[in-house]
Amino acid sequence: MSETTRKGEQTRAHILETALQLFRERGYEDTTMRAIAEAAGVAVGNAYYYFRSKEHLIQAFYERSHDEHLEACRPILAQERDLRARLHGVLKAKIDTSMPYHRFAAVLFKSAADPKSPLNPFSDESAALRERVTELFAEVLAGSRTRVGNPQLREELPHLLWTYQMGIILFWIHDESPECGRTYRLIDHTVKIIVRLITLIDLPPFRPLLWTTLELLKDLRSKGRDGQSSPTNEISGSNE
Amino acid sequence: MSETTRKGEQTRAHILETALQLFRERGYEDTTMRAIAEAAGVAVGNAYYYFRSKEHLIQAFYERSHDEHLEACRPILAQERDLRARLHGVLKAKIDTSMPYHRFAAVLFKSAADPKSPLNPFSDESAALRERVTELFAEVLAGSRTRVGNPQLREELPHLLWTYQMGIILFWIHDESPECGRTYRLIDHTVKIIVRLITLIDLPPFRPLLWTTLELLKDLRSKGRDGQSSPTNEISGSNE
DNA sequence: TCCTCTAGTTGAACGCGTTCAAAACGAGCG
DNA sequence: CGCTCGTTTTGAACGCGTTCAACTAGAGGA
Repeated sequence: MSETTRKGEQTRAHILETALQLFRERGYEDTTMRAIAEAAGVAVGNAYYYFRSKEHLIQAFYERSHDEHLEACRPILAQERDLRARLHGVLKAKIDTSMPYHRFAAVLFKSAADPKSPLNPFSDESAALRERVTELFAEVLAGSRTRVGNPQLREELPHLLWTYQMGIILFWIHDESPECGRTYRLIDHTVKIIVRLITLIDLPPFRPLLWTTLELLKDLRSKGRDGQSSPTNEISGSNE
Repeated sequence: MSETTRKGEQTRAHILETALQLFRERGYEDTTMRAIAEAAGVAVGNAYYYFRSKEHLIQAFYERSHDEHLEACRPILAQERDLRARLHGVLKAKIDTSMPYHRFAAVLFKSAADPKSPLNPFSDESAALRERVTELFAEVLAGSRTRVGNPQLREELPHLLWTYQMGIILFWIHDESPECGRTYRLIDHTVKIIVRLITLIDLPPFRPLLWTTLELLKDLRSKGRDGQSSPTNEISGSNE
């Protein structure tokens, strides 16, 4: 099995390599499965033996992209102790490393919004990768000198930062400004706000807000069926 | 021209009607253009004479959906003066009226994230509708007794609320909880926060934050090429 | 009445992603 | 060497969205 598997792994890697190169060169839509197969020197059916669909090739790209991101983050995470600098460095690195794929990253998020797609970040197939990315943000927090007091918030923050990064990427995909300057400025600004929020939110005046918000998040993220059969009509001509 | 045009408009409407019905019944992906054409009693090519692509049928749906939303909002907007109740009513109405299309709404946002798609909310083809939706939120604000002091913020708020609604819809698409209870709870909670923010943000302690944020928004939304060649590295080991 | 010209309509044909029955390969065994 | 059985590979075929050259309908002018 070991020898056989090795051969298979080789073919698989070769097809993926060829596909990503073609994606970078011509974009996703203009790269056909036939072209990938031909360039890789295999039959179309063979590509489907290793990748369930054209979209699954992107899923593979997604994982490699995260690895590159981790690599690029390493120096900042090792040296820097300031939370703002850490978070900023990590997000900047994300955009920097993604830049060569700006053209074809579109598709990446196209299917990402489709609940039925395997690329959808909430799908089971993406769960493993999502976990890894969340871990990165956990490390951003853990390695900083800023301590998050509230344990519930501490637990929730990595997930929230993951969501934040998704938002930044979504913006970046639509960003046509020179060298995506707008995206970088958005990062500059929002990182400041977020770090300020993290340090302020646990202070007494904001406690009730934080508490109810954490409750909501807990409810929203519990995949298990319902949370509570809450009223949605309680609001109407309230504080008259 | 008038008579001829009438005939055309009739066919167009009939095709759209047929398509939307099939979408509701079988979902988007499982409804083929051939099936639409057959059900409408025309040739496939004829459908393409009126709608440039299958996706453009969704764009048409999008517009109709907004009309229904406006209709559903009317009573609340006419009677209610409390901002929180108005905003809550409008968002609840959006989900309520969209509910029959929950299954197929997925596709709606699938292509929405693709910059090249006509469905992308930032595309020129969507500009008219985006404008109309933004106007709705302008009315939500204008008709409430809450006055937004800062004129820049007042101008920006409808756009921000539009973005907010997009976020809610995105969540709703992925929401599989019974009767989408999670989405309604999310609305309940976030509306409260947003209204509180609107009233607090213009107070002295938050002024600098508001000002820089408004500057950023102005920059981000100016479609004209660049805004400023800002540094993105100013952050690093800052407040040591 | 017939001609003309535009709006409307047709359906075969194209290239795409994807499927699948069948073939080829290759390690282990007698 | 020949046989077996699971892994790997093949490519014709399917159904889809989309295109386009050709056709029809019908209003208006001569």
